[in-house]
Amino acid sequence: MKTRSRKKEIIDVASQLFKEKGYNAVSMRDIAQEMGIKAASLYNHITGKQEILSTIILDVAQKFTNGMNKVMMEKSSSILKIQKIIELHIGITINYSEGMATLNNDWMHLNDTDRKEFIKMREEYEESFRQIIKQGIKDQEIQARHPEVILFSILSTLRTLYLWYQKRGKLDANILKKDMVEVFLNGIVKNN
Amino acid sequence: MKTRSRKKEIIDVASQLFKEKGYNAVSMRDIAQEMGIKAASLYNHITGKQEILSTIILDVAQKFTNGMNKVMMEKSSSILKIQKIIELHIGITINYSEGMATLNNDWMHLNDTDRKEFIKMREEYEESFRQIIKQGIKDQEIQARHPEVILFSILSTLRTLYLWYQKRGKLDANILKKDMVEVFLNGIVKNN
DNA sequence: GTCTATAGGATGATAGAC
DNA sequence: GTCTATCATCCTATAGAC
Repeated sequence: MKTRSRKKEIIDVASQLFKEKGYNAVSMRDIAQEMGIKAASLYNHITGKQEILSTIILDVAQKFTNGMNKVMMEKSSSILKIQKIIELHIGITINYSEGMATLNNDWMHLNDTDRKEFIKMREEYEESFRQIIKQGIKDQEIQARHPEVILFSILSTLRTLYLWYQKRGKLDANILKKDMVEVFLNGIVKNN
Repeated sequence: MKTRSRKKEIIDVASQLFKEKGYNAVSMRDIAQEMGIKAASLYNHITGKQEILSTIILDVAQKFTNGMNKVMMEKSSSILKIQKIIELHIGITINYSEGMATLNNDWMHLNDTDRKEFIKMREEYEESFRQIIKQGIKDQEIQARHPEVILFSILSTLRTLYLWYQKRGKLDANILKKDMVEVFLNGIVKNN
């Protein structure tokens, strides 16, 4: 296996610590100690703590943007698109759960420029999702309820999947996807 | 109107700031400044920053425990109990959204004793919810899917309601409850 | 690429005057 | 109950030796 670059190693170690304690509760000394070096040495590979945060969050945000763009270009039903989005979230959560945690909890600590960029990406993502739901209602695939409630219910679950996945981790991703799709599409009530 | 005690005022101001920036990004000086006094003066009313955090989180956690205990004692169907839980979350979110944010994001910064107490309360709360779902499946009110997926889907949405409520705030609580109950109970698909 | 040393500032908290 | 003054500690980041 090729050895990771030192910079990537910093990002990985920091992601793990940020997930556990949050950005502000983790010091450069903590990150360095976990790597077995001194804090000053970190600055040979990165410009500062802010760069670590930006890299973690914007990388994950970009994966969501790319995934959503792909879904939007498909010519499938709204229901199928929503299934693809659920799949997208499960995939990213499995592979980047630390980044997901940091994105959710510490985006407000990004510097001005990166925070604005992040918020823009998030808003566009949500707007795409909203359009899919509205189209589904229009096409009579989705029940005519307040689109915001549908959007929020699904998105809040998907966003915090990382909390759940680490606990019940070994559940197969395909089973998780299947059950979650069914809960959201068909609800939980029997005999309806 | 009766003037709030100085201590309660500190808790309220801190809640708001913790919600916006997180526990570790808010200094005693920030809290004091918001109140128009000096940081040193805070210590006449509280023992320290940790006490503020514990008070905020354990107060909200207690409300959830009390509410869940009430639901558990009812002799109603599982579906009706779940509706009551959704109602409980919406009520607490509306009245204590700052505390909900801090409970969600900063519980890991509680001191050892209070953190253990919080985790215990949370686990008992989740276990009660799990029992309701399992009973519902047994009674054939709820579809026989993995109870953990149902539990997590509903709970993750309810836990982050505060994020949504502040944005779309003016939506009436009763409409929100009605729509959310329908999304979870019957899903979003039309003609199923 | 890592180290030691240190600058420069913020932090939680205390002592004691008023 | 609030203030000023201050302590001891921690923080991010830099300079310069090796």
